Amino acid sequence: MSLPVVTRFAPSPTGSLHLGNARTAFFSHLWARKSRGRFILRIEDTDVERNQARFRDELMVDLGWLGLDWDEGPDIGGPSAPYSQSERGAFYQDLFTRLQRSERVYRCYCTAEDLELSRKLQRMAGKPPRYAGTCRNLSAAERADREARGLRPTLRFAVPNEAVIDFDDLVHGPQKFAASDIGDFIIRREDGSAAFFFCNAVDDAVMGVTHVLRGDDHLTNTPRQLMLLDALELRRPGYGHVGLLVGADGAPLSKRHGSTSVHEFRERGFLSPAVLNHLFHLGHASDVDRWLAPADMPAHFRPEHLGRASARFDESQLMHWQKEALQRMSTAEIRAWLGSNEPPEFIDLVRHNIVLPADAAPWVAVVHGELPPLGPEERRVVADAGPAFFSAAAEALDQSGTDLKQLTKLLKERTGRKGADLFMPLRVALTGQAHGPELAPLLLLMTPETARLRLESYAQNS
RNA sequence: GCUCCCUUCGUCUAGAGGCCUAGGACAUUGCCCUCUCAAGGCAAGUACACGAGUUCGAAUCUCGUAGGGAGCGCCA
Repeated sequence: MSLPVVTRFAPSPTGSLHLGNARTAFFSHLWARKSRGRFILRIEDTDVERNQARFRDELMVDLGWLGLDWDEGPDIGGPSAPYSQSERGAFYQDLFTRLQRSERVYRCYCTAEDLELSRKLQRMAGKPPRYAGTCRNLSAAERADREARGLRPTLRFAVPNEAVIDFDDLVHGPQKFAASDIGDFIIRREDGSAAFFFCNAVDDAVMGVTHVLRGDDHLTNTPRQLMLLDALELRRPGYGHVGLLVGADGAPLSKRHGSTSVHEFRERGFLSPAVLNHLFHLGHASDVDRWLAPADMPAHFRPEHLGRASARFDESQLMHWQKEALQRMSTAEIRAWLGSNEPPEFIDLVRHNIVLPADAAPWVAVVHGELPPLGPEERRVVADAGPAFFSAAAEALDQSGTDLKQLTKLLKERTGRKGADLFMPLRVALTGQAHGPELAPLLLLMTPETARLRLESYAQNS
């Protein structure tokens, strides 16, 4: 077993937990659990405009539902508290001061409009849109002048010109970037708050995170964070960039792909072990491809087999794990999952015909309720049998009651039909569908009156 | 525009020069079982993006090409 690994999940509470984020959180969690290390939850709520307490709470509920428990976090504290970045301002200020003393940063008085214009111009000239360095070498007098005009500065990191930053990506392997391709970037906003590149990197280092797992989209941002950490003489965590989770068409997962948030899948009745089993195989190759109980997953997690390419989300595979999950549930558990008042016999009967809770409704209707209109296949079966068959069936039912064995015995004698020719019309008339659970127990759950009415509705009009 | 990343069956993936006439899982199709569906069993089809090169030998190494994606934000 490897050395203890400290991982984290650092979401910003600006929306509900996305399946892709849930997956990175899951991988991080697995890695920590595999090595008997720690998993940290840190809330990155530095963007006051977009953050909502509601999302923060939802996030924790969703994580909890998935079974991703954290050892340190905003709700339970820990050695590196606080775990919400909105509460870490004083700590960041100290580090800003340190950087200012070492002259690795400078104040930038450019306004957002200035910068946007500059970027536009550069783009038009076919150049990479980078900070022009306007404020990098301001004299004391120039600075005083701008302060006097009431301009509030941001703090920029002065990227060393000739440096080359290399690091070993946990999933991509060796990476090398030229600092000359990177513009000076903002680490403290005009309002004094810490920007992402800064607080994200610094918190990981200072909280003892050893392995940062995140989406591919951060790969080219990593050198910035590394320079920052080096300037501060903070320990560099290992960074691993996993391929993004995308929709069936290969485009980034979005609303038009259907459900994309953990919350939505839960609402539709997906079970968390099913979601976990599916996520376990998306962009990750385990040594097993059969069902795993969540508790057994860490042992089969292979960080060295995390995918570099993006992975497409395919709901049919989730469905498969959902069926597997269902198979492993007790009658009582399924009953609770369905929120059903039906007796256990009913649950046992229909459970194999249900993948999502919505699938139960037709079978409830079969036992007590109205049958929907027949489909094409069902109409054909009824027509093939003919009205005389159903007349005979209704009569036979008077003698047999809801005992299917008796009923079919009598009907066989009277109509000469047997096998599928005998059972199918009965099934269709009684349940409204050509497919479904065993007919005999289903019939037993109906009242004789219901059964008779259903058979008579296809009989010869008398 | 510049920098970086990615590319094996429909999908998720195995594969780190000969074990690959490319394996597994899901999905699909057929057969068996069966009143039907589900489950289970058996079977089938389908993939190394393309082009050069290195090598006795390449899915695996090198270089190009194409396609997709990301970053270059006072968003994270």
